Amino acid sequence: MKQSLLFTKTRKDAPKDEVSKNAELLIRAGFIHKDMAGVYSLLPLGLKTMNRIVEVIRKEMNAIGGQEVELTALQSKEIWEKSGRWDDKTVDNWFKTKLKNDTELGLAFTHEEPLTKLMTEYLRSFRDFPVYVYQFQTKFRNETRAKSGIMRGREFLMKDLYSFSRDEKEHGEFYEKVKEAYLNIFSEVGLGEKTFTTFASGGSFSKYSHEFQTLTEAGEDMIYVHEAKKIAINKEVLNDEVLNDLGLKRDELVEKKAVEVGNIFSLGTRFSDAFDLKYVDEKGEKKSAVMGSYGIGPGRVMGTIAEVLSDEKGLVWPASVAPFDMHLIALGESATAKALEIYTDLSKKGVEVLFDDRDARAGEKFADSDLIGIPTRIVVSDKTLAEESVEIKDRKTGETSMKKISEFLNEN
RNA sequence: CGGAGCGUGGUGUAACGGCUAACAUUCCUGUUUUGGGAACAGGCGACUCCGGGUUCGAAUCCCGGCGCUCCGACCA
Repeated sequence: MKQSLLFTKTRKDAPKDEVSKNAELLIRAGFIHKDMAGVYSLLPLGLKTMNRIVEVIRKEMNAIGGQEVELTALQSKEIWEKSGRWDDKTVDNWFKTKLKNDTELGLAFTHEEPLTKLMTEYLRSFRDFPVYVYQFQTKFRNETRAKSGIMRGREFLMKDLYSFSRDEKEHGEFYEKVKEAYLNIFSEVGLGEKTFTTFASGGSFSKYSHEFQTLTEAGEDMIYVHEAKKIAINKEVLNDEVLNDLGLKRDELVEKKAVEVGNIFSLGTRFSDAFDLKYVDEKGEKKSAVMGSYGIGPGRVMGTIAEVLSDEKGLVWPASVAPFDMHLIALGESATAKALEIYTDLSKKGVEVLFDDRDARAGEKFADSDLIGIPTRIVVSDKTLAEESVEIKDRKTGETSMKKISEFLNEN
């Protein structure tokens, strides 16, 4: 894309009502726009990045047998009463609304209920199992306090996967597969080193659930990290029993602040019982499906990347999720003409290039480029053209090299 | 939901209760410039969040609302 056509502009100052680093950088670079507290619109660069993150997650979900759907955000009161989660006393973050005829509706904050109900129409026999269903869907949560930029919003995209298994054993095996898939995802988006599988409260059907916690001061959870084993314990459940279960000693653990970028949960038969999701087994007996739910917030992942990987000059995107592969910067008129040829060539080959064809000075272009954080910067100027070359700079390491244009185009 | 702070051009800031609300930046015009947010000149842009009140006079003081941020509680 030609940068001259990009309607967003970078800014030197963030609005003063943004204190969190993620929102400050993402707003300054033109990725997001704040509409209300906890409600952000995605601008072209932000949407491209979000889509890349979604694609990484989708690939992993498909690899473990997930089938993608998209359920509705509008929910009828009846089904949530069945599971006992309609009452505001039980779930205090509902957004509720009404039809013209006064029928009450809710905006979904999760989808166990509607999906379980939906699956009762399709799952009858043990032969129909197991089934893994996931979606990328906008969730609404009426948070009493939105905070930390896009890290805790009231409207946000969520990837939620639900598993339907025949029994605990089958469920347990899939649960482990999801754990692996999640670790793949977080390492692929550049958060691997700082993300820890964390033991957290499991609810009534299993002792523990697992959170994926990324170390950052911007987080709101306190976890106890075992660096060597690459696991952690959420402060909420830290006690002697847990330490004993995991074979850890208290003094091996280090207290750290972290943000929960993912969470996986065994649900047992809580929802299948509520909605009578039963199947007939080999012996003709009726059994309740065993369920699990598995969430990742792509927006929170984006915010976490902004928090964790950025530097004093701006954002630093890993190649896997960057809005563009390359930032092509032309300095001067003749260089712009040559850069256009390079841009056209790369685009034909499917390389995603942001081409800074603006009539602006070098300093401004470099500053913008650093702020936006595309992994590779290609500079074309009279200086490089004198050697029939381009300059290649790595955003993360700052390493710079020159390469002949012909050679560069052959490689990309 | 409890506590604290803050609302002034698009953005960031300034202005003792007193002249035409100032500065920087962004944006527009022109000249000059062209490898790290250039320089000069000119210009556009604000009923000072909304509604009341006090006062000869309110951006400034008081009351109410709305909004935003932070701390805490909450986060199935």
